[in-house]
Amino acid sequence: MAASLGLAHETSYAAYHPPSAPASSYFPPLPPPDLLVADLPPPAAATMADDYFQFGFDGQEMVGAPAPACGGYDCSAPVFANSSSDAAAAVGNGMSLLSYGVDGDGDGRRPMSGPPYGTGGNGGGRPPSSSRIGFRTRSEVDVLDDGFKWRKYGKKTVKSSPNPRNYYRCSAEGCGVKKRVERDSDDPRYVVTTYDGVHNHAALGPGAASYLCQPPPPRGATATATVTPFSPPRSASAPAPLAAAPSWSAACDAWEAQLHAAAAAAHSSESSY
DNA sequence: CGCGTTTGACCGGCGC
DNA sequence: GCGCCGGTCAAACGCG
Repeated sequence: MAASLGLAHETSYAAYHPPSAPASSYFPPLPPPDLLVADLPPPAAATMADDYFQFGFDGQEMVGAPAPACGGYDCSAPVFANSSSDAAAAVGNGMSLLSYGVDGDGDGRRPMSGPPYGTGGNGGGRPPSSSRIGFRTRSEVDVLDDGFKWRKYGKKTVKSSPNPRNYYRCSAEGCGVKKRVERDSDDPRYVVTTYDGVHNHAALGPGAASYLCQPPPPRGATATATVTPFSPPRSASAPAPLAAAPSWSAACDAWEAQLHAAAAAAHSSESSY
């Protein structure tokens, strides 16, 4: 796909270099690290907060926040957590998070930029009946090589954005996963990708590495490989200060267990596929 | 010729 | 009930 041509894109995965983990059926895999941009322009301070976005995923929170060490741009793998405190723990263990939010009621509403779900809170719509995850990537190309083969089946200009929205379906036989890709209406440098469904097969192409939980690289390695813990907003009752969070590997295990459980639950609820 | 993309039409849900 | 809107369909088209 286009991204594999080596054009610049700064995804949230920049900090994690996956060795050889199995492909996730839930997330797109990491783009090869050599495609990642090393020289990020310094962000305007004001854009830090603006870069927050909110996406949901069937009752769980998807968390992420700009990693300051990545220039304030998306520099972390999407991370799931059941609560903001889990998110904080993840952050405390070196996972840079992009934002956190939830669309548990599936109404598609979100406070920040990005597309609504389905036919969406703004214009109606239904609660997502399948797992759905969205994330934003700073990229010059619209379609990232995520290791799966997609067939485009529609393109639509939506009212909420001046940029057209493209619709793709997984080409694998019997796989009903869809994704929507559009440029962020607030910042066209960003591509908003929303995956809908769970792949029932392995990823294919060269991009099919996994970005399941990976340890943060040594600090100070390179500009893009340095992860600085980021503190998401926490409520007063939020427990566990970051410093008290469990070790990274423990958090990683828990995270992956959570991920797999969620994927299994989502998959079983989709047995009608 | 096969496969993928394009694009206008159509459909269904939601708000008014 | 009607109109708006997002999502999908499917025929036409382009490319290798």
